[in-house]
Amino acid sequence: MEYKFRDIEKKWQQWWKENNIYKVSNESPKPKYYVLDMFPYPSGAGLHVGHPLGYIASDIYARFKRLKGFNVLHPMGYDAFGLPAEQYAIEHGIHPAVSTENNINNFRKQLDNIGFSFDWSRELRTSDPKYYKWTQWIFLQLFNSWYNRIQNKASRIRELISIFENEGNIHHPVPNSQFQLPGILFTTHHSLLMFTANEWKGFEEKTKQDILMEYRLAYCGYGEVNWCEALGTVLANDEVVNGVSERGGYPVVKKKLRQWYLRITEYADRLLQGLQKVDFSEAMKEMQTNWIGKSEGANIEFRIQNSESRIEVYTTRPDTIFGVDFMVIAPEHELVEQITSEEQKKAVEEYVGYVKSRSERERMAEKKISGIFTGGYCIHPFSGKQIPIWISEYVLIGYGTGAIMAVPCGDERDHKFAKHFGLEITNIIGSHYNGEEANDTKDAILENSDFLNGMVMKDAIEVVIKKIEEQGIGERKVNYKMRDAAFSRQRYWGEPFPIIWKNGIAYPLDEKELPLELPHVESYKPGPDGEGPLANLPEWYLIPSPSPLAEKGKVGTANVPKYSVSTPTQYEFARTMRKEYTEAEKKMWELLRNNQLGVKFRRQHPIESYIVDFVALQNKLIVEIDGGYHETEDQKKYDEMRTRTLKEIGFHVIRFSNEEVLKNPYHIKDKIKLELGVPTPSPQVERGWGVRETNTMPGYAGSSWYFLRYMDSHNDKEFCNRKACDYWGQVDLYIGGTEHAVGHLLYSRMWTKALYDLEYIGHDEPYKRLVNQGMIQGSSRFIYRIVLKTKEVDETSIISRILPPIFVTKNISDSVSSGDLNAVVKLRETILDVIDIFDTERKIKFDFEFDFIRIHVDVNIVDGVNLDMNAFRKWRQEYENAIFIFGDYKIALKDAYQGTEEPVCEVEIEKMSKSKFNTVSPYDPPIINEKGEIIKEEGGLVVKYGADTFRMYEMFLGPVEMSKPWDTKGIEGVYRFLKKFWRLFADEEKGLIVTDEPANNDELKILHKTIKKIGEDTERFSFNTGVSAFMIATNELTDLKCHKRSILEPLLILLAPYAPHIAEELWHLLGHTSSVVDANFPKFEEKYVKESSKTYPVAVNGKTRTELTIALDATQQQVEEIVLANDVVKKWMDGKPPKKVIYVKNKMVNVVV
RNA sequence: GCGGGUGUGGUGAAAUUGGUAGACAUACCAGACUUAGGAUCUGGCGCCGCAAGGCAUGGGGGUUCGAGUCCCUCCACCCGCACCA
Repeated sequence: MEYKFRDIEKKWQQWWKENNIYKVSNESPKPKYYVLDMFPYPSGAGLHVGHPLGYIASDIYARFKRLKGFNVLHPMGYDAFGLPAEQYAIEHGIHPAVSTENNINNFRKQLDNIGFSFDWSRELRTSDPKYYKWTQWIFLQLFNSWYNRIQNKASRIRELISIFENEGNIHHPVPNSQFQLPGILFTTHHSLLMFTANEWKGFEEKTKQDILMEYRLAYCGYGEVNWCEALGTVLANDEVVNGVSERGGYPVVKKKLRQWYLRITEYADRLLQGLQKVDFSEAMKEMQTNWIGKSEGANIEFRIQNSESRIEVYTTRPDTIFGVDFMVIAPEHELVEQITSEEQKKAVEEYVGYVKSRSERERMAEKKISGIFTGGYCIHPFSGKQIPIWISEYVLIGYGTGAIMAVPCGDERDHKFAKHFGLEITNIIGSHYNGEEANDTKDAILENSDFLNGMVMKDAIEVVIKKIEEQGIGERKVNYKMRDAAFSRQRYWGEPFPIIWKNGIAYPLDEKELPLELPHVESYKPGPDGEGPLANLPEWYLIPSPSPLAEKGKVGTANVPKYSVSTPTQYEFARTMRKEYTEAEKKMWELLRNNQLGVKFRRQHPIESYIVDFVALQNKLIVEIDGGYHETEDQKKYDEMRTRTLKEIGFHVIRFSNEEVLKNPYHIKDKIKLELGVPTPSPQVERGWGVRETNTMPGYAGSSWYFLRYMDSHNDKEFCNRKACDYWGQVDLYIGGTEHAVGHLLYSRMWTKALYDLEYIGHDEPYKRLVNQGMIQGSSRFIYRIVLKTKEVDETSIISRILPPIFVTKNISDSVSSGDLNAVVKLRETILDVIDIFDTERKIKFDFEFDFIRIHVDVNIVDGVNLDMNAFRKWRQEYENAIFIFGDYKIALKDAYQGTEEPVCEVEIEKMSKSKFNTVSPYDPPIINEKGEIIKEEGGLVVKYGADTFRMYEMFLGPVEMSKPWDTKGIEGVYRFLKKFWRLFADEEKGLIVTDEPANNDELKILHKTIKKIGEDTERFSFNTGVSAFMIATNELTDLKCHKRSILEPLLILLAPYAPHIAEELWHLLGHTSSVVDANFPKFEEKYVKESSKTYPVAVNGKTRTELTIALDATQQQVEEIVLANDVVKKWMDGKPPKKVIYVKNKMVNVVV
């Protein structure tokens, strides 16, 4: 009876499936245990050996827990929305839904062959409308919620409205103004809007909604993105290199776009506190803590000289207030323009332009100090000193207030800045500052600090904060480095937002209208002005009005109202008017022409009986400039009438005065943008109809709550039934890569807390224990191709026609490239030999030069470092007749090489990726054509060695948490082990050889030692040492020729989580009829492993010199006697008396002389 | 620049609490059984040395009877990033 792994594995995989062995019920008397893997993005490249690492670990653990008597939930699904599918669609025209489906099917086939215990009946896909219905639903819950800072939890927005109606916002000020919607309410960056109950009641609906938006947990605001005009898309930071796009090298600029955000900052403190009650690695907790970046300090206002404006800075060190030598504000700071003096204007503008062209990544990595003086000054609040104001890219607009007070003696960056620009450095810390580098101590006694002189810095912090609060020039402030999470993407393949815009107000869809399905598109090209592809679908995003259905979000056919056409005379008149410009009109036209706002404007255009100044016909927006004469009563009346008429035919009119346009054209532009709803090129605002949000949600939307859906994945009434959720509760064990340390893990923790606050679930931390698996890197192989060149172009082409491709090994290429003359001559001669073979007609009769190209060789046709030449020739058509020159300039021709030596490939560790040909696949499904014929046999490690060997080898490779390069070599060892294990049970000739003889002490000792070891190692995720323990036990039992059931059966159960197929087979051979996963984990009994003595290492002066076996219950005195009497010990003591004998029971003995 | 991680034989690694460094494998070497070996089994295998012994856990320093493990410092590599005041 042989170990036929392939038959065994297929048989039991089938049996498990047919008997629903891994189906889990939501009701059980057993304690629950929830084991979760970070679900995969189903990429087109399929599964490589890196993917299953975490899944195998979690599968072993899940099976282990099941054996230990738990009801184990171990589900799997797909994170199926994402950019690659969309990119693929753009390139190949295949709908993301189709390619995603294909990829999922492929993944599933690959996963199934590894023998996981997933409960596939609970499978989910984030791109499935049945799933994202609830993603949208949760979004709406967040949209309809705000964070009550007094109760420290989220609550419903309707509560907030009633609070406003009763008391205004006196107790609940606007939470943060970082991403406010531009508008009249917020005139300066940090001013807080306060209103009374009566004022609230008097606000227009739009104003009310704008205010509520400032509170919602999911809200709309404006944020900067990397905008690439040429590609028409938004780029991620790492797609921008040196200010240009990585693809194509087009210029990239910062651009403000309307974006959705999640107000995760409101949860900063709870996300921090929550870390104390979860079992994450310290490194992980530290990363999250640093990301949240809580700091305590103060906001302080500095008055600008000759102005009413103030600059507000945030500092963690208010105690250094008298060390302020200059101010630095972010280049994007709104006061830049105002502060800048006439002389500095040009330089400042240049610098701001330079910063705008730089990605955040570059600004971050920049070591060079840069900045520019604005020419403006502010006044020190205590000393009255004049402080120069600079701008520099090292100050970020998004953190704190976007401005800092620079204290060069105490802050390294400020110090470098001051040195670089030759600025004054005031020393307030005496000898703690050496003039060379800043010192950020808090222990110095303050000098040059007025009322703080003589005080220790730590203590001065409080004193200063009190003082600034008394004087009303600042306040204590807790700050977080974490910012609100951008929650919209200008893409197609994601969840649509269940939002309809109307009059600039975001209206949520009704729950009953979910899911709002992603419409089919023909083109995946970006929409106008940085919008996603959905903005190309007016029939989808336009919702006709005044149908009451509009607000409820029912989609209708686009029904664009026509306006009446003007007469030819009016066109003629308009044409003449176009020739004349006022200053203001000229300025405005500069702003609007050439689609600058993503919208085509016309100037002096006839509409009905009027000629309007500027109009965007598509968007039905009219912009008018009013000259001085508009002040008269008659004119005003006329203007009103005109506006009313235009409105009646569906146009929206905004008016600006001449002065407004001339004074602040950019402000005007923003206003127009707002009306246009930029980036939505929405024909929306104030036009009486609604428009759908055309952004989609980001990749992390679906993954922020999927762990809840698994508990009740087919529920179409609720996102998750409360009872199911209360039963399963937290994920007990979560496994995945560190790359999600601060993204996914923080977002999903926030969603969980929000759902908890809103009382949908009963726990507020999603994961109890987190284990991070390391990355498996690829080991790439290279060979060098020779490129022969001649001076005559057509002769070069003869070479390529006559000669097959020639390859050499790295050592040859290296010695030739390094100019080793001998090698050059050798290679030349060898090539001439080759030419002689193929060029019998002597067509090539000239001198040639050669070059080398390094190419990746598929690792799967390389044995270790030795290239399989025949496999290589089959690998690619063009290499069919490839020639190799290697070793001592041996030539290997196709079918003619007799030697045993093989070419040696170069090795390099790289990221595992298809394009580097260094991927190793666990299982490649067979390729079958339409007729059902197999074109290519199934392949991969599972086919070659079996799933059990593969699983155990992945675990044996090293600690799960550690990154390591993949190397298939060692897999033989694990395969040998399994065969050896099999031979304990069965013999090739005799079949099953298990006996019912009673076990002896030696055998019982081996068994129980192993039970203990496997139990402990599995529990602490040390699977590599676990596998080693199995090997040791198997080796020892083989040596003892033990084939006893009482030993082997428990051992088999121990092995079942690691190698489920072989365990199931042997389990059934032993006569069982139910699955081995339902067996009980064997009980460890101390008595079988108890020892009465131990062999101690005995050291003299810390150096081990001998070993002595001493009874475990020996006293210190007995030990000393035995040890000191030993000859070896005596020898090393060299006749000196012992100073001390250190005896640690069960460890060692050390004699000190 | 900031944050996190890693560094031990030819290779993957082990050493769980400061207590025999290198378990278990792999590669390699020698051998057995074989028509054969990609089967199986036995022995060897950190480095230097004939040996006695010495040296060894990225480098240097420290604490300790004793350090891969703790502390300081430097170096190299990998991962992440939003220059975090």
